[in-house]
Amino acid sequence: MKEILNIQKQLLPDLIDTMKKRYTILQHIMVSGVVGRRTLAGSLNMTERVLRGEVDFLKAQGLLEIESSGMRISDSGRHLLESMEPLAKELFGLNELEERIRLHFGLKQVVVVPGDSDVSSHTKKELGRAGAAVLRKYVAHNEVIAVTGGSTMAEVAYHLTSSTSLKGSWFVPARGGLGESVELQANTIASTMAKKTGASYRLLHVPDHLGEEAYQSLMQDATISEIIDFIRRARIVIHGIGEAMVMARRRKVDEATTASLRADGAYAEAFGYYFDRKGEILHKMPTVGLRIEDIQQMDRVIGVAGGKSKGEAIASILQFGHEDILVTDEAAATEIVNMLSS
Amino acid sequence: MKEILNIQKQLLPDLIDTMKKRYTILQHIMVSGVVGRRTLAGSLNMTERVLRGEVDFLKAQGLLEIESSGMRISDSGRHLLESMEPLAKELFGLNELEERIRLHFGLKQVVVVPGDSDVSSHTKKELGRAGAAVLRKYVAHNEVIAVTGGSTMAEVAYHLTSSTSLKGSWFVPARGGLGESVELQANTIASTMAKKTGASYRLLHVPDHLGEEAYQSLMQDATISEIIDFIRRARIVIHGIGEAMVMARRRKVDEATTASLRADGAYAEAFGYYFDRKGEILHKMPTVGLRIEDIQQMDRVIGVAGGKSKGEAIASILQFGHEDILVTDEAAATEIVNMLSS
DNA sequence: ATCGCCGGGACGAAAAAGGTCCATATTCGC
DNA sequence: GCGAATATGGACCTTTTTCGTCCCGGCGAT
Repeated sequence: MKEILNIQKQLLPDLIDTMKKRYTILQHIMVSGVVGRRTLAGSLNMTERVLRGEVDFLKAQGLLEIESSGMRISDSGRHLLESMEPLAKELFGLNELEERIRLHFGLKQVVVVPGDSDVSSHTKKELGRAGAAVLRKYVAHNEVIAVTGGSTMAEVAYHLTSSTSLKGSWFVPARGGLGESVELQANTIASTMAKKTGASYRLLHVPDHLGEEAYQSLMQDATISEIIDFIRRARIVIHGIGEAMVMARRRKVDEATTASLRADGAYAEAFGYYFDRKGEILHKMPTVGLRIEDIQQMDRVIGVAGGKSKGEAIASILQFGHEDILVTDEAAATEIVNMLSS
Repeated sequence: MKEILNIQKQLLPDLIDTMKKRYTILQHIMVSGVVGRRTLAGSLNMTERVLRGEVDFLKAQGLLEIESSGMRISDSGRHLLESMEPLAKELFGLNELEERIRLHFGLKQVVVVPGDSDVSSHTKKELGRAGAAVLRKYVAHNEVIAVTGGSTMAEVAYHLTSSTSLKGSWFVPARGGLGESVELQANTIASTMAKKTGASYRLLHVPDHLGEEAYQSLMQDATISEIIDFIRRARIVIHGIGEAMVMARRRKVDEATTASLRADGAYAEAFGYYFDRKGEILHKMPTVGLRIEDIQQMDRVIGVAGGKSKGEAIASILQFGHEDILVTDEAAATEIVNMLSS
């Protein structure tokens, strides 16, 4: 069954939505007994008109009966609801995950794709696709879009396609070099995204492993500070989320810092900051670009990450409290929800 | 799987169509390798614009890739097609039945609902619903609609609903009393249909079991002949189909006639006429109303019947050659198709 | 008798879908 | 190397559908 649903979700995503909508309506009518159009519209958060359309349809299908006193479910309708129960559970499963996470952390939107990115590369691709779709949805015209590095963001970049809504945009790295390998660096991702969408990009070339004073002088440089100002004009950022220790290792963070991170209980990493399980910042990578206060003042912070192993890290970033949209997968979402209830 | 599809069909009837359409497109692209929009539109019998909409959608879903040299299926697309194979078989099964019957008998439309009316009352209801939908589709405004009796037609009547397209219509019995029980008589059905839809009706009260001369004098009667003229104004008729012997028994046809019917190899009955397997008329019930030449000149003759046992009877009526639309069920359709190939 | 809620009709605004044509890029055959 | 053929993507207009909004008459409870 899940199989069929996944197929259909790919082949007709919006029909699944209307299926859910109609199921919800029918169920509401069943539990309400006899109910009027306006009342029902109110309790379902729909306008009267669209509900009316749906009701007309359900009536034509013989799933409900309409009398002058209101509408009532028919026998076929009741029968349909019964036989649909397992299907509905499946249908709303992910939705429920999304809603629980969204409400708990007060997010604008949560998108959960089925599967586990740790296990299946297909899920990771799905995650990228969903991330790309979300970005396309929330971006305004001719905006500056800050992006971070990482394999997930690379996947997002891969799934972006040329579209008018992104044509005039500027992709920029959220922060400078963070010790990633070239193909996963924010610079690379930003330029890939720009090329994929037909947008423009500007890069921030900051060498890794510089001393403190070298950084200070870099910051003084006119072209560097100009691009940093440009980056800070971004009102939207899309970023990956990593497990703190994994990231520290991958980025070859020095022994002492790694030990301190471990001691302090670092859970997560995002845009070069390390967070503990409560979402408090423990450490900041030595580079330039968006500061934490810039992130906090963003309109739309989009986090994209999945895989069961990243569940805790994602939860930690959500605790930080400045995310607006989360794109994740079923495994991570389940993990997060489990943490909430325990 | 079939279960799920049937559920979904109730909640979104065009889901199947859309799914089939997109599947077909994707499959065509796969077998074509790289193909252009116009070429594809041609071979799929779609307008370019509609195909373009679908292709844009499939691209957004990441199921195909578009290059300036044409479109090609993506890995996800290929994977989707593979995993859809059993589903597609299911999807197109009924359609194939419909098409084969439609083409063989040169009909306007064939509708096959899943199941077997002999076995499942739910299928019979489905048949009624489908019949009602077909009637609503083909009826013009303010028309005279001739109907026959029978349990299937009763089911159709039950599933008709009030709709503007039927408001001004007149329902009339195709022929007078045919010896059915009251609730299955054409008169009853016609009035039920009218009441259900908010249309009008006129009835033809002809007593059963009258002698020949009594009929002749009835025909002379002004009110009777007036209503018969009214009935003959019908350009659309919807009727059931019965097995000859079953109908003869139910209508208590006299011994001699029954024997003669059996001797002549009567297979089917419809609107009071009995047909042999080649669709030749063997016998005519003694009543008034539509004559066979009226039927032959109809614009839209809609036959509704299902159940494995009726397969042969339906085929016989189709041989008669004056049906335009057939509504049946899977069991009967399979039976008919088997007869064709043997 | 009145009030509140019911379904349903009507109508215009807005959005989506569809038909048609054209500009530009790429490929293939010569 | 070059032109013909075919590709996509953009643009524009018409048609159709959807949606918001308001109103009417009916019915039942108060």
